[in-house]
Amino acid sequence: MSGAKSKRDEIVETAEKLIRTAGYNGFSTREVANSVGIKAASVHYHFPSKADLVVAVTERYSNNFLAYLGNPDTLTISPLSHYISAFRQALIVDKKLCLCLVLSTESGGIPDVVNSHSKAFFEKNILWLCQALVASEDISSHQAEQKAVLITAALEGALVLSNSLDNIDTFESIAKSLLEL
Amino acid sequence: MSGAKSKRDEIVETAEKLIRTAGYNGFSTREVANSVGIKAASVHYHFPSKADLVVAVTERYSNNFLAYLGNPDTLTISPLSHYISAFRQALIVDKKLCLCLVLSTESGGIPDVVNSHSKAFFEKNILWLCQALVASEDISSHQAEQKAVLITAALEGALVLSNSLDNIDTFESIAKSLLEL
DNA sequence: GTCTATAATTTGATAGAC
DNA sequence: GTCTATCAAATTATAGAC
Repeated sequence: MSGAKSKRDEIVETAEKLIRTAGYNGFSTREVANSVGIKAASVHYHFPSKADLVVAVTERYSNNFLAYLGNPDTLTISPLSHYISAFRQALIVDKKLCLCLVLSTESGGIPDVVNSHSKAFFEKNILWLCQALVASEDISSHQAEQKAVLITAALEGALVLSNSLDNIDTFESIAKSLLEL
Repeated sequence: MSGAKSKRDEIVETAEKLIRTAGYNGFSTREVANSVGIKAASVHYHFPSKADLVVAVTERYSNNFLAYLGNPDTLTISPLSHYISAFRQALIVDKKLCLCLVLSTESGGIPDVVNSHSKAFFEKNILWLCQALVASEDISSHQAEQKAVLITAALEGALVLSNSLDNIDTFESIAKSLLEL
């Protein structure tokens, strides 16, 4: 039942780690190949171009992230706590930044098709939080939208600052501020 | 009186634009050279290595940003409004992201010396806002620190979201939220 | 599906003339 | 300070054997 991890999956997983560490133009198909124990040409069998690979990485990342968030209408805990924990996991468990944060900061140097996927990721995130806020608070949809955008920006920024300052407390301080809003 | 713009200055200025568009690994010394009308070898006369060039870019960017902010103790307008306007300028006038935001998201793929400069930029920003808040509000230094970190994260994140969603309203919505805190 | 081999290009960097 | 010339390495990608 396709329980095992295919080579294709390994390629995507490895590429994600590399991109989240050094960016789109900071990794090569050869690095991915070495890391999963095949040759660079074999990576191109699975993904004709580098852009194809990164699109697959982005789709997988986005699907996993949204799956973690779950259904915004049937949450049992505070939406904000849950949303924060998704970002905390990226920073503390993965020890990496958000994939789409990394990709979107070098948008001028990567294929448009990849940028479209980053944009879609942010839209889905904001929509999720918006829905979750409306479902759990007495709040207008306009207020929810404004709040969702603020929180998403603050958490993406929290990853940047916490990573650059090399201090997890920075992230937690921002998370605390958001919970006190 | 060194009023004219030297070739060296042109190189640094051009490199800044390119990095803020495509990242450290998304630009080349040749591109810079073509843009300022010299050959790649001449860029290496001014800056032996690419890292040397980017360090110069970072120092200039940081100095300009801090100079724009001015003295946090003698502000005549609201520190937050002023701080926000510095980020707004990056997004709307320059039509670019923050240099150190871009560099720090690909930190695993660039020289350590560059990462140190990004870190210093964030530290200086937070310190400035912290000082300005303490000088203008009845607030403890611990509260000011927490607020400064939140605001900086939110504004860096606002640049990312506004750029990716291709919508300046996103930035303005976040700015409004911060002013209403 | 993975390999070897290789093409075509780009890149960071250096040597040395002017 | 800028140039020409050049290098070594890396990169994306393809053709074709196994």
